[in-house]
Amino acid sequence: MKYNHLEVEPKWQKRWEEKGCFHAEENSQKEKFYALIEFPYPSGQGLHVGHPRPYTALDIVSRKKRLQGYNVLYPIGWDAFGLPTENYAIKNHIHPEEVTKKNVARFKKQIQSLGISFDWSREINTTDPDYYKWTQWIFLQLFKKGLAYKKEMAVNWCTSCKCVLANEEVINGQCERCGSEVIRKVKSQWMLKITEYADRLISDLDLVDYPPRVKAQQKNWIGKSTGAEVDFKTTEGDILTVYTTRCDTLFGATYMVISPEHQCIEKWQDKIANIEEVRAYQTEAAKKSDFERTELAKEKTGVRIDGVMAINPVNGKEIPIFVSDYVLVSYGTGAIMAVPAHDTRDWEFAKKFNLPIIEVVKGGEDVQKEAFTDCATGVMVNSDFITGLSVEDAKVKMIEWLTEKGVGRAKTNYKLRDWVFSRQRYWGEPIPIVHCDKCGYVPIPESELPLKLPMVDSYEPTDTGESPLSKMTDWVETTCPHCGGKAHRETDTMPQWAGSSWYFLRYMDPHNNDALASKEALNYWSPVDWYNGGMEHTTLHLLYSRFWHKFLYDIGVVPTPEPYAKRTSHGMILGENGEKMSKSRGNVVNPDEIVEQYGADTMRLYEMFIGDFEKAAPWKAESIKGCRRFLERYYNLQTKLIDGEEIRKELETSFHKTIKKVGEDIENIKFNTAIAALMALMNDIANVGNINKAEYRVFSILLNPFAPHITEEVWCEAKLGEGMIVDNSWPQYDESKCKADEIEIAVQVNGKIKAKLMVPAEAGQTEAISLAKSDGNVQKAINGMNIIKEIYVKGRLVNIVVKP
RNA sequence: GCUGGUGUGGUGGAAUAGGCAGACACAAGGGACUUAAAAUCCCUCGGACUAAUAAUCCGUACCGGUUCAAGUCCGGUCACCAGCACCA
Repeated sequence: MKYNHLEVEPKWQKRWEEKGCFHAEENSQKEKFYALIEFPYPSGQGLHVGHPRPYTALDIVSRKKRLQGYNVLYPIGWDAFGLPTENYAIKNHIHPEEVTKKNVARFKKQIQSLGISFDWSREINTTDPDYYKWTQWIFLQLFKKGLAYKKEMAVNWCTSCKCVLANEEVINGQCERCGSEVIRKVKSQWMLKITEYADRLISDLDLVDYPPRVKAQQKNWIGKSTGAEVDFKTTEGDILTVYTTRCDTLFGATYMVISPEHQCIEKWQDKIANIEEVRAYQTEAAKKSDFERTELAKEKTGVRIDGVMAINPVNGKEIPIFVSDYVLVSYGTGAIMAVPAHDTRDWEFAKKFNLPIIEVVKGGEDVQKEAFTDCATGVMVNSDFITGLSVEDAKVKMIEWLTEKGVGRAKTNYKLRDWVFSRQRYWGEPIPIVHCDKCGYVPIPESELPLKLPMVDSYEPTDTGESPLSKMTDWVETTCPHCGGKAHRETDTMPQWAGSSWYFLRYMDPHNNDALASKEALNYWSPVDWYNGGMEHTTLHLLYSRFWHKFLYDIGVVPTPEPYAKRTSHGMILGENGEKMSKSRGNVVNPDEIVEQYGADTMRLYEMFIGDFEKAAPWKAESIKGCRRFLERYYNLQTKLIDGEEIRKELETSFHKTIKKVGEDIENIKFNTAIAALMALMNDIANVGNINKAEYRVFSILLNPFAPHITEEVWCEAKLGEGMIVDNSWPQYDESKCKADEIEIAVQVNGKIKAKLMVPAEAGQTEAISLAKSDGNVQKAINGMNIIKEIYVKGRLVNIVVKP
């Protein structure tokens, strides 16, 4: 029998869609299950074999959950705004909307050829005005709550994209997308106050089931630290405030450092004796990008400010102030107190500038030779009223003292910055705000949403850095919704992250015109039960969408504080050479070819069998055959089909064991071993020589989530049961039948294997050991020795410990 | 440097919670079928010593430890991957 996937697969895909087999039910009494994959960006290159890995994985989960009686929502859509499309449009003089339409059509066709059980009736597209209406609506709510604000600030400017980038999008001083140099530029930007949610974004990680590495990365990114602010008086009579996590070391502060951008330099310019030198240093620092500053900072540089000194509040000592670029203006207060004895960076700097190093924490080596930074074991010395305390106690005491004297306070800081939300590009959601000279920034009325992206002739970014929209005077000039006077529209658009920050909510009720989703739908479907995505999105997308969701929770729109109950991450599929697949490396594999040659089922099976789902794995064209062979053996079982409505005794254990294993492995994202178990069961069946209807039925259902087309075909051809497999239910296993009556155990003497023998599965210690001792090899090994100990692990082994 | 992770045959990878290392595949070799090839089926397949699928020894990056028993636990070292990187 020949299996023709080219004919069979499209047939079933069509039938499923016609019958709406995978459409999530509305108003269902069933228990819900919401599975979510990161919706793709429809790029011009089409799908590569990496895309289907997560889709297939959650497809397996979804299909199994449906068979188990759940009302499953497994949707897909398109995250279609974004720069590559816009750049392509510019280059080829086609409207981005056209480009998007074309790319979506291609992606859709490719994905549908894989037989993923997406609910296509809920397909969404972030560039659809009916969709971005609600993206804009959320922005307006943020604005109304004061969480969206405009700020003049130095931004990351990509010289090639001519566009502002979020800190998160700058990799080693280069644009994440195009790799061009990123420089600093001062611009007025829309910002979102994600920092207001920093604490909850950390603490609510306790509510969700994410892999530890994902949680760790999120915490790391937010970078919470607790410490204190300390006010230093200066000889100018003003105050220089620093942030420190080590206020216990205040007695060891021998100098201060401010960042080159610190405002005090302007304030003190008339008093600074060496102002030229300081200015020159500032200029040097400004020339460097952030990347260079950190990169070149192997050797510390700086300039001492002559003419102004700071006064240490704990002992009244005058200490010098330096300007150095190892202090960042954007973190803490942009100024630090330097304690060279107990901070590595301060120590390096002190050595270079020959500054005093005073030990205030005892427990390390000579602080003149190396900084002692351990907080756990140290004891305070040379520190007046905190001498003798542990570091932790000293911190507490010091904060009390500072607070009492009014020269300091406890303070928490975060590395996380507010989210730069403006983009000076065309292909994004317009920001629904107008600026009126009289009223300032005014939101447009919600009734006017969506604010549609106007058609323009040219999407080229302007050299001034304004959005292409700024050239559209008709669109820009408008009236103020507040006073009716002349006003102009915001011409910046939103970043690509906007549409993807809430898309999972829209799937719950994708065609609603009155709300982003109905209350009923939100209450029924929230939260997402299982969200799978790439590690590359753990710090950006995941954090942004959790932030938006928390905001929506606060204003009563969504019912849960966290959007995703469970998150898993898939490993990348690498090229044959073990490198990341990319066009430039020429190692990209197109799934179309695999589907054509071997069929979607084989492709799915191979992608799941390739290795641990959470780890990267190299693609091996040679290995795919094994999966195809397995499916053919399954298909050809039809020629060995016999009657029988019950699983036969000789296959009972194999079947029950496999039902258990496959079910558990799917839940634990161990698809590779689930498939291995099915292959092993196939081998058991081959040994028996034939298969009966009951057995074939169970095998088909177990295999169905992995290889849905061929199993439906066999089900139908061999008349295994009613309707389609998708109308049936997942088989049950009987725990007592998962183990054979007799099992093989190993017999060791002193931990070395001497024999293997069959014993009753339920054998007790005495029985097993006496059986073990009856073995010839074992007898030889223990003969004439004293038995010290006898160990029996049920169903596993016997170990006899002997001594001469 | 910090955080998280990984290291097992020729290859991809298995191994419950400390209990038979190498499941399941791929490749390779041998055989059957065939005029032949492909496909299919059967056998072998970590290494050493072997006539042997007898026995023995070695073997999960490296060194040491705990244990009747270690890929798994503990201490140290090395390598690689990812993220962060002067965050006071």
